[in-house]
Amino acid sequence: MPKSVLRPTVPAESAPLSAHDRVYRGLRQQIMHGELPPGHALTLRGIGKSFGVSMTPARESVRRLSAEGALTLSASGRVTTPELSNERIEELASIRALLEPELGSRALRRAHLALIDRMDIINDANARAVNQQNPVEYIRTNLEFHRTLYLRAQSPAMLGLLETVWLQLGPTMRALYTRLRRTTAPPHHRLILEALRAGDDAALRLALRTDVTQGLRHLQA
Amino acid sequence: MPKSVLRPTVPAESAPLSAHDRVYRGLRQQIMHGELPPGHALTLRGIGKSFGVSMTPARESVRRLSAEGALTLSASGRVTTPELSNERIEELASIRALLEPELGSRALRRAHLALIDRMDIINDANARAVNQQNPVEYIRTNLEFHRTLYLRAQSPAMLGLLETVWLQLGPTMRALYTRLRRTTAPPHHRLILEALRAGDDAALRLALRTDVTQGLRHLQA
DNA sequence: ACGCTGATTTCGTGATCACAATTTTCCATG
DNA sequence: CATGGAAAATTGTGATCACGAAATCAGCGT
Repeated sequence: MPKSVLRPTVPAESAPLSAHDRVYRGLRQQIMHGELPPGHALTLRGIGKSFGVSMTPARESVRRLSAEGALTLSASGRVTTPELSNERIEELASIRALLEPELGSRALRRAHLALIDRMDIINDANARAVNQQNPVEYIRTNLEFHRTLYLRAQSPAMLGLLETVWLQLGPTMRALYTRLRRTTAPPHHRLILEALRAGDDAALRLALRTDVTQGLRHLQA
Repeated sequence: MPKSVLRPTVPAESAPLSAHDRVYRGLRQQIMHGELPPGHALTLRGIGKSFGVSMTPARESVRRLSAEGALTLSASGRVTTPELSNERIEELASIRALLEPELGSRALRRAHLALIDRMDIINDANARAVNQQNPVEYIRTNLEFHRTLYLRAQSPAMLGLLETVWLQLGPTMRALYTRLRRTTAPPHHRLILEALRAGDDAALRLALRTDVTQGLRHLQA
C-alpha cells in the first residue's frame, strides 16, 4: 500500500489519521450513536475487514474502547457491546446529572446568541428525528445539542469524562428508544434554551438535570 | 460445560493475567502513584523489555493508558507522561471536588466502624510518608485513604471515572510534592474521619471538597 | 564556540503468522 | 427426536518483521 504516494500534499490542517484512529473513531461513533444494540458481538477480523485494515489496529481500537467502557471483553476475549444492568444505568444517569449541570453552568457565562440559535436548529432536527422514529438520528442530535453547549464550558477534561459516559450508554439508549417509540420531543430542551436566553444559572442547572434524569427514568418503565 | 476438568493446573482463584494486563496494571500503578515525573519519555520496546514481553502488549497498554489521559502521544507517536498546564490541573481538581464529595456521601450510609478504623491506619501510614518525605508512598497512601472510603459507595462507574482523574494527576502530583517538601500531614483527613464518625453528611462533603482543593491549591504557589 | 547538514540510530505503525482456546457444526447414539 | 461428544471453523493472543518517519549524533564550516 503506497500510502505516501497517495497522500502527496496532505492538507496541513488535518492529521493524516492513522489506521488505528480511523477504526477507533468509526467504532466509537457507531457505539455512541446507538447504531449497535446491547450485547452485539464483534470480531477483530471483522472490524479490520470492514475498515480495510488488519487485525492490529482493530485490536488497539477495541482495547481502547473497552477501557472506556464502550465495549465489554468476555473472559475469553470475546468482544461485545455492553449490556447494562438497571443499577449501572441509574449510576451512569446520576453521573450525567452531576456533570452536565456543571458544564452547562460553566458554558452559560460564555454563551452568546449565535450558540443558542445553533442549539435551536439542532433541537429542530432532534424533534424531526422523533417524528421519524429514527433512534440513531435522535440520539445523535440529542447528544449534539448537549455537546454544543458544553463545548463552550472550555473544560475539555470534564467533557471528555462525560463523553465516556455517553459512550457507555449508547447501545442501551438505542435499545430503550427502539423498544418504546416515543412520539414527543424531549420537553426540557425548551427549558434549557429559555434558561440560556435568560442567563439564569439556577434554572439552567435544573433544566439540564431533569432533562437527563427524566430522559432515562422515563424509559426504564 | 466441563471446562474445569479440561483445565490443566491453572490456579482457579486468579485469572491467568494476560501479558497485556500485566503491562497495563504495572504502568498504570507507576503513573498513578507518581513514580514517573511529568514529561518522562517511554518507548514501546523499552516497556516490552522491562516487562518481558514483545512490543504488541506494550503498545496496547500504551494506547489504553493514553485513552485515559495517563500518557500523552506526540504527533509522531512518541510516548510521554503528561505535562499538565495550570488550567488543566485546576480543571482536574474541580472534577475531583465534584465527584469525591458525592462518592463520600454515598459511602457514608454504608460506612461502619471497621472501615473508619482502617482509614485511620492508612492515614497514619500517610503521615509517616510525610515525615519521611517519600512522595510515592505519600501519594499511594493518600489515594488509598480516599479509595477505601469510596469503595463503600458501591458506585463502580463513578469511582472508575475518578480513578482516571487521579491517573492524569499522578506525574504532576509527584512533581509538586517533590518540589516543595511538605512537612505536615494533610489536615483535612482528621475532619473527614470526624464527619464519618458523626455521620454528618454535610460536614463530610465539605471536608472532602476542601481536602481536594486545598491539597492542590496549596501546591500551586 | 556555535550552528547547520547529512548519516545513523531509534522508534512507532501495521501486516502477517503460529498457536491455543473457544465456539460452532454435525453426526452418531440412546 | 433429543443429546452428547468429536471434528472443524472461528477467534483472540503475542511475536516478529519490513517500512517510513523522527530523533540523535557527528563532522564540517563559519
